[in-house]
Amino acid sequence: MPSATLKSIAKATGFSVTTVSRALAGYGDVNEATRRLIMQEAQRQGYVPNQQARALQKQLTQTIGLVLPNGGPRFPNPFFEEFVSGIGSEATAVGFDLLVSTASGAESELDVYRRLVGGRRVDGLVLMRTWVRDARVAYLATTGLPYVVFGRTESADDYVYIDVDGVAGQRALTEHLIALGHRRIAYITPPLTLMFAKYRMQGYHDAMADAGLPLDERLVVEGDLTERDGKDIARRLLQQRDVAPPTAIMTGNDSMAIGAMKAIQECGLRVGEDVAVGGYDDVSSAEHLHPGLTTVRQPIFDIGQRLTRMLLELIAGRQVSARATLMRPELVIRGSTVPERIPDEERR
Amino acid sequence: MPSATLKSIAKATGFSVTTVSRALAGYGDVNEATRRLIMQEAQRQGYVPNQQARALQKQLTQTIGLVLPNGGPRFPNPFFEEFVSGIGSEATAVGFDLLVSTASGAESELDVYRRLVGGRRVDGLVLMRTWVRDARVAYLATTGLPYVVFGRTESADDYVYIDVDGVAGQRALTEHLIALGHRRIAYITPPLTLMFAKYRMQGYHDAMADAGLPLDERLVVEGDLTERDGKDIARRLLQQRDVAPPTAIMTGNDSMAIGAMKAIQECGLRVGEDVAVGGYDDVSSAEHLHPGLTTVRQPIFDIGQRLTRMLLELIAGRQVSARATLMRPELVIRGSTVPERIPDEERR
DNA sequence: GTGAAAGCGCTAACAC
DNA sequence: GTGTTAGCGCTTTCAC
Repeated sequence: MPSATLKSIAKATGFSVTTVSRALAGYGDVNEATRRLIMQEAQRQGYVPNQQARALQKQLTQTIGLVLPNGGPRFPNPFFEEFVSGIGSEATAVGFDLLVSTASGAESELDVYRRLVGGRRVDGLVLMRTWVRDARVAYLATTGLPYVVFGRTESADDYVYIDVDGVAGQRALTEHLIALGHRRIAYITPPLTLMFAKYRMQGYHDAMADAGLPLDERLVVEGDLTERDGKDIARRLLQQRDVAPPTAIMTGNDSMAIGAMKAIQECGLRVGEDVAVGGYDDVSSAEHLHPGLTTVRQPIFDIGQRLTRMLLELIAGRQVSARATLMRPELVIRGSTVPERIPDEERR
Repeated sequence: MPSATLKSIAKATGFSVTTVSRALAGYGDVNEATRRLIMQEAQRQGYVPNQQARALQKQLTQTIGLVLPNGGPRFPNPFFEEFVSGIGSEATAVGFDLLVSTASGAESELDVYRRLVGGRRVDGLVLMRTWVRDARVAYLATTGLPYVVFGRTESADDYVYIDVDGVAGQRALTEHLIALGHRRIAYITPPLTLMFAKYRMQGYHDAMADAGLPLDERLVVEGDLTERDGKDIARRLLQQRDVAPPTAIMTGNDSMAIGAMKAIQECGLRVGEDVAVGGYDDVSSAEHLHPGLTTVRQPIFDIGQRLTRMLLELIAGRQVSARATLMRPELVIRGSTVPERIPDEERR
């Protein structure tokens, strides 16, 4: 069945393509009877406007883009999923679709951005997981295409972003551990080329300095955000002979924290009692671990929504007043740092 | 900066738009010197083909679509995420992008399909979570647009699908429980309008019948796939006075199983020892629960990939030989059905 | 080898 | 109110 077009409706009703277009678009200068007739015929033929043609003509795609990062360590799944849901829910609410892409094969991630922007595939972009020096931001700044960013960079480009205060988050977690009496606090950090890793490192340093505690560089190790790496590194930290082992281990995300918990248990130690563990993100499984994982919560879904709302404003040509938003993370305390002494208390 | 087009390159090189197009497309009938010149100029201008225009002309969008189901109970997150990753990785490997959409506002889910198909936004679609009678399948069958389906329906339409054998999966889990000596096995089923729920119910029935066990209808309850519902229903099952409580509870997915485990613990009972629990899906947190959750694993990511590969075949106009694929699920046994008697054995 | 012309389906001047 | 014309950027006959 050849699909309905303005032309097919025009032919069926005897009006011109232009009139049909205007009637369907709801312009006021169309005779009411004509409009009804055209509407009816459109309905009858099951007319749906060809989005490709419309996009070409109006230079607007009604689509926002998201490129999944694949450089560096793999993005933790739960994180990504919440973010996409947040973006999608907000975008589709106003009739925008979400185009998800990834670099593949010979194509670099930046190539994907060039393809989406140059190919006019999207009206705007959402960036996630920023690098200290981020080529994507630098590139987009030159294109004029609207974009919003989750995270910050060290560049001076003036873009709209939302970030969660990593300094405050890591600091709160570290202070929590210090208050519990910990002195030797290890930190498995994500690669420091990632902007958020730098901020969190800062928070760690600040808290230690404020408490007058020395920083033992041997307790700071870089991990790749995977559970496996968290486990390997934690084991090494606990088993090294020449250095006093840490009594607490913080990690750059919850996946690594899960790995660390496993390593601790395999060393015959008890999580929370012998060695405390603190994660980051508060993924959904964090509370179901045993013991529950103390971690820093980031409202990912919410951020996705808010960023998208801002992006849609930019696309509409309006100004966004709050160009820079720094959100407070929330420390979530569970058994991995504070053992539940009376587990029966929970039962009710 | 006005962006590069065939026209701008034509003007700069003195050739016609046609020749530029052919040179860039790699046709053989272009003079080698001309081609080099044009390529160079394209490079210099940073030319990227306008995807909208190309799509309009070729009637091909290089995009596949996925509509997130929002009718019925919410889809469990980890599931969705893995599936999207599988599709995305395969699609982008051949230069296709993934368009993700959702129904919103007054628009029904079917409207979204009509919009994507009629508006020529995608070259093909991936359907997930089928209903016993699925309007989407019925609709797509009339459009001629390529599509592939995760799951089956009761319609006679001849579509390409992959499904995981739910009868076998639920049967294996049930038999596992029976072998452990359980006789009163409760089942919290997803709504039976979902096709997979029907199959799994069948597997449960089959296993019970084969073992000569009676089926107590009071132990079969419909849940909405949320953790909350799993918890509420499990509690009711355990606390009912007039009926002997179940010694084992199976649920339609892992989220409900987690809820059931909580209910059991709150009733002062031990999961795995007093009451066994079996889930479905094997989401990432299943193994980190305490005790670990016995469940049925489905290779979601893999299925997403395979479906996408098939869809791309269909889009390319080729036939797909394996139109119907039924995969075997894998029973994953953990502490929620078989308590670890010597927990120290794990430490090494 | 290269170019002119037509058209994908739509919208937007500009006439009448 | 309605129709004519032009054009978004690209590909594709069909001439020469």
